[in-house]
Amino acid sequence: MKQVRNTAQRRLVLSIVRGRRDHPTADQIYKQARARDARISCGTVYRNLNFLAAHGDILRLSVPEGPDHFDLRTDDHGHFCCLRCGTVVDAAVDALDGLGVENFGLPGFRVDRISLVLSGICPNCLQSSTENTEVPK
Amino acid sequence: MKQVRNTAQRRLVLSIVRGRRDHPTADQIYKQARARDARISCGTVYRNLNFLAAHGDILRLSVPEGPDHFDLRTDDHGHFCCLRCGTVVDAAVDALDGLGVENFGLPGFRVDRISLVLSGICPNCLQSSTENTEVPK
DNA sequence: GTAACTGCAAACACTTTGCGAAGCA
DNA sequence: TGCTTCGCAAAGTGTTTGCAGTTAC
Repeated sequence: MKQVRNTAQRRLVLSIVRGRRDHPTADQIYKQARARDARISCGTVYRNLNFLAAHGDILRLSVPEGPDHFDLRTDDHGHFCCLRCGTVVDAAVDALDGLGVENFGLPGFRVDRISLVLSGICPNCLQSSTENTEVPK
Repeated sequence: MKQVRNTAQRRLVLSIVRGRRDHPTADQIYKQARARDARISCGTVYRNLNFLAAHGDILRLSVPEGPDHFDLRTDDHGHFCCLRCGTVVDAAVDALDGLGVENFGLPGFRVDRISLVLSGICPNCLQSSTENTEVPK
């Protein structure tokens, strides 16, 4: 069993994710970490984000375009990702309720995670471009 | 209106995706294309995959780890992605039935696409490593 | 004391893009 | 003929990693 160390950098990264209500990217977390500790490196931020996600302390979320986002909520819930500005917000959980593993026609598979990602345009972006109603490429 | 050209390369890429029952990555499609046309380039394959996806002829699918996959099916359905070998398979559609946009508590958002991705271990990988039942990092 | 961790920078995997040439409509 | 597309190669983006030095336990 590998012993785990509680370093200042790891505590900093976790507190940043926990202190936000949105879904920051690694780069946003890195920038915020630098503001508090001018010496912390990008690699360390990624290593700690991966560590925390692997230990179930935070959630790593891939979206169709752009970098991964991180979420302090680790329970099953959906996300919406704006294809124009990249913003990620939570979507109601209850849509996932009753979706058991057995509902997917996958006998013999071990399902560990369920990820529901909606994509489209957020209200902000809809408003700032009323003329364009096309789906962006 | 931009006129569209029906080039040999575009037809080749589309026929490759349509000719497969699995969910190939861009690289797999590129390799297969090279076997039929030794001069086709990687950039052209990507450009055509993007073009075809934007025109609704195929579907581009991002999975939690690794490169995007492409799917000849463009109707709403879920996917399972094996965290060990990367294989992607279809999951039953009916789990998504009745999931209307209004079910997600996102008033004011325009939802264009719904992506449901399950991840875990496929039967093949489960069998080839009975000893290891951990979730891979 | 020692193994886990860090900072740094270089490498990595995947994808996009600028450019001049080629070829479809 | 004109404008879309191609091949090529280089650049871009996001993330991981090797190494030597540091630090928590």
